[in-house]
Amino acid sequence: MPIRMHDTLRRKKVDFSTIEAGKVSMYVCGVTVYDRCHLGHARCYLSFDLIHRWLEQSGFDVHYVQNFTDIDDKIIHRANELDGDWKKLVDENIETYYEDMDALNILRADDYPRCTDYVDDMIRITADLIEKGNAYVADDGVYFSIESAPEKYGMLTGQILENVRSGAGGRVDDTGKSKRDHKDFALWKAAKPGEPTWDSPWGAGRPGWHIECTAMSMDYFGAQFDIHGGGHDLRFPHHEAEIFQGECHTGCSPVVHHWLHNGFVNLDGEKMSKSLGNFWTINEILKKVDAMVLRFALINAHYRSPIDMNDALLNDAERNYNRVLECYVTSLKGCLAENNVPLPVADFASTNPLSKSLALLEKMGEGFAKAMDDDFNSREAVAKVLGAVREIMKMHNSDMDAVDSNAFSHYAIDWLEETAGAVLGVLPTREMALAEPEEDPRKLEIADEVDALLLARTQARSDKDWAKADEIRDALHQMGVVVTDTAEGPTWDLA
RNA sequence: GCACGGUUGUCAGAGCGGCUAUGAGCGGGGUUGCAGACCCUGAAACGGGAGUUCAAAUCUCUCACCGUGCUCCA
Repeated sequence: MPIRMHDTLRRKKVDFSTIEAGKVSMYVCGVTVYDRCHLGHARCYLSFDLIHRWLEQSGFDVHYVQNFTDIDDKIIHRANELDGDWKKLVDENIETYYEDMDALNILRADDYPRCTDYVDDMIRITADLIEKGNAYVADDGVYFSIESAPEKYGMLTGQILENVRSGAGGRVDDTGKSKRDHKDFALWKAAKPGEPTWDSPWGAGRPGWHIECTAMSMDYFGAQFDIHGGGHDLRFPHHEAEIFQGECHTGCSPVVHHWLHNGFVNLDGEKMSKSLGNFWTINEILKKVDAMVLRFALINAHYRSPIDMNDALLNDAERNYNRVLECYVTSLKGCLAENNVPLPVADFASTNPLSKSLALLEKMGEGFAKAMDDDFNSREAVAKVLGAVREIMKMHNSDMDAVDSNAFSHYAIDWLEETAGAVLGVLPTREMALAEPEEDPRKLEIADEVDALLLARTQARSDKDWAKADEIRDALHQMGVVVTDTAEGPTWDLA
C-alpha cells in the first residue's frame, strides 16, 4: 500500500512517489537561531521526525536536510541587545537547539547547513535571476519581481495578486523602500551601518531570508526534490518565495514535489506568542514535564491539526505513557529465557486465548501501519499502541504457563519496539526501562519516618481500627506522601 | 475583504459511501475496611436545511458559526 500524504500545494492527500526509486530527499526549514526553541519548534521537528522515521521504516533511504538561519534582522537585533557578538549568539543557540531536540528523542537530520556558508550560492542564483529578468537591482538591494511570473502567485496559499494588502507599511525592516511593487521580496539587502556584510556584485550587503532555503536545498538535491516541510506559517510568503526563486532559476516546475506543513501549538486556547506572554521554551517545560511525556503528548495529535497545550493534555499523556512503559517493563521481565518455542498460530476463532490474542495484536499492528501510511496519522497509531498495551497486559495477567508466557513476552517486546519504539520514539532503552529508578533524596530523608508510620497503620488496619489508619494516612498526606495499598502491602511515593 | 481549514457524545478527537474508534469523564460490576490505582462492563454524538444514493458523519449545494493566514514567525 502506498504512503499517502497531504500536499499543501495540491490541497489534498496524494500517493507518495519519489524522484529516485527507494530514496527520499527531504528539506525542512530550520530555526532562526536568535533565541532558545519553544514548544512550537518542538512540535514542528517532532512532526518531521515522525515522518522521517516512518519513511525509513517503510524502506526508504531518506536524506534529511534541515538548515539553520544564522544571519537575519532578529539575530542582529538580539546580538546588539547583548554584547554585539552575533556569531557567539548563533553558536550558543545552535548548541541548545541540539540539546532540546535530543532530549525529545528527535533523530538528527543528515545535514544541518548554515546559511552563512551559502552566500556565494545565493549570489550566483540572484545573479541568474537578474539575468533571466526575474529580479532587478534597486538602491537598497536586489528584489524579485513578482510580475515576471504572476502565474506562480498564491500557489500554496491561494492568495490572489490583487487582494494582497497593498503598501508595505508597518514593516520593522527599513529595507524595501525602493521596491517597484510592494509584493516583491528581497533577494539581497544592501549593507547598513553596523551590520555584518558580504561582498557581492551589487555592493556589500547580506542575503534575503527566502533565497537561503533555495540555495541550500539545491546544493544538496539539485533542481528537484521530494519533500519540503516547515511550519504552517511559512507557507506565505516564505515558501511561495521559494517557488518563485527555485522554479524561475531552474526552469523546473515543480521544484518541490510534496509540500508538507505542520499545525501550530496553542496554549490554553490562545495562540502562543511572546506578546501574550504565554511562550513556553522547551527548556522551561522540561523542568516540569518528563521529555517522553511531552513527546507523547505532542505526537498524540495529527501533525496538521493545531494542538491546544494545557495541563489536562499533559496529565493524559503522562497516564497513557506510563501505561505503555509499564507494559514494556512487564514484558521485559517476562522474558526469562531465550525464546525457542514457537507461538501458536494467530487465529481469531481459536479457543486458545493466546492464539486469539496474537490475532488481535497482529491486527493492531496492521492498523498501526495503515494509520501511519495515511498521512502519518500518529494519533491513530498511538490509539493502536494503547489498544495493544491493554491486550498485552491482559495476557500477562492471565494464567499462561511459563513457556507460553516467555514466548509471549518476546513477541510483545518486538511488537512494542517496532511501533512505540522505532516509529513513535517513546520507548526508553531496555537497560533504562529495567533500571531501578533513582531514589529522590527528599524521599530518602523521610523514609524512616514514613516506614514507621506505615507500620503503625498496618497494625491499625489489622486491628480494624479504620479511624486510626485513616488518621495516619492523612498525616502522611500532610507530609506530601501518597499511600497506595496493594495485595503485597502498602507502598508510598511523593505526591 | 480574500484564502485555507474546521463544526462529531460531557470534553479532547479519529472516521473520507454500508458495523463506528481511542483517551479522559460519567453509570454498573470486580479487587479493596475505605480511598486511589488497576481490571471487566454500560450509556451517550455526527452545526441547520436541501439534494445524489438501495445506503450519507462520509459525496454535492446552501446557510450559520468558529479558527488561522494575508506582517518577522515552526
